[in-house]
Amino acid sequence: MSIDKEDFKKILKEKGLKVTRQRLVVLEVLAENDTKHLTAEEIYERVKVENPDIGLATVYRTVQLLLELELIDRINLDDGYVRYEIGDMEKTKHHRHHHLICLKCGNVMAFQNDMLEALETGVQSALGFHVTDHEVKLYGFCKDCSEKEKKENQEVKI
Amino acid sequence: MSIDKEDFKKILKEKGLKVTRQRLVVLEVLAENDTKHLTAEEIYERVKVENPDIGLATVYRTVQLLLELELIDRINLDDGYVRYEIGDMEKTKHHRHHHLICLKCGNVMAFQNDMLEALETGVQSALGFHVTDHEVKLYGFCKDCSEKEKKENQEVKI
DNA sequence: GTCTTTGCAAATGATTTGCAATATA
DNA sequence: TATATTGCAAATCATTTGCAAAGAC
Repeated sequence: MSIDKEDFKKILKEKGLKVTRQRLVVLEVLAENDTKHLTAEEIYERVKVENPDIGLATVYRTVQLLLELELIDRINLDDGYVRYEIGDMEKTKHHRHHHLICLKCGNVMAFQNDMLEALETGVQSALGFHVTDHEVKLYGFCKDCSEKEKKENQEVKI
Repeated sequence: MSIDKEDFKKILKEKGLKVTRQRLVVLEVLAENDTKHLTAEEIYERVKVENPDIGLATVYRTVQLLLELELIDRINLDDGYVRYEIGDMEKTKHHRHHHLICLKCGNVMAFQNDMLEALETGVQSALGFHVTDHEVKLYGFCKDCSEKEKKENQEVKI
């Protein structure tokens, strides 16, 4: 469950920040696309549909604000764009989910896994390094692309 | 064991590429700093000491070449710079090591761990996603910084 | 001598910033 | 009304690229 619009308004007010149309719309776009991983430009395009007057700089500033409020997460796929996704509230905070990135179709999927806790405990006791956050990216081929590739290879062999 | 200069020359020749002073020096700097994680600018500064005529663009082009030859790895710490480190030859190829990034002193340490193989197997069987590569970054506080912080907190309490 | 590589300066492109105009409280 | 926010255009800054000169083979 990602954040609710009314909760967002409340958070803004508590921090002495102003509730603006632009901030609400950016959050809404992020909430509507909770499985996608949008770049600032993509958020901008979607926001512009109903709000043609908004500026790209405002999208960047809002996204920055949402990051500071820990309402969204950022992912960097090293393709030249930073992507944003709405957070899963408290659950995400110290238990960030991981990403599967398909090298063929470019799709990004999220998944949860507890296996890293053991890794973090090991790092703590072996190296004295106190882990507070982690980022895991697994690159490869998604189910669809794996199957397509297999089929193509079979056809070649015939 | 990272790559040897003579092996590098051989690889270049095999690919029909030319052995230049610049390429050798960039590789040398990377080899000398195998525990550091240098940015292109940092490589440039070190290369310039003995080779004042080299251009930054050449460093970028060489680093790109070394990546394509899979002789070095890239790390992105999301601080605006891409960093490069010399690879551990074959071992690294399908068994990339992970990074511990200290949020206080900024140090980056590498470590190896086999735990992720189980994770990859799980992802394969549960989701049909075929993993070919991964990148794991653990953020937190290194041993020194953890201890310093503890000490500071004690002093405050006195 | 041919083809690749280099150095320089200019271009690129995502993100940030200064500032006057505008909206919020 | 006072303060925060916005939109625009210009600035920033890491990285890339065009091109003529230099280097490798």
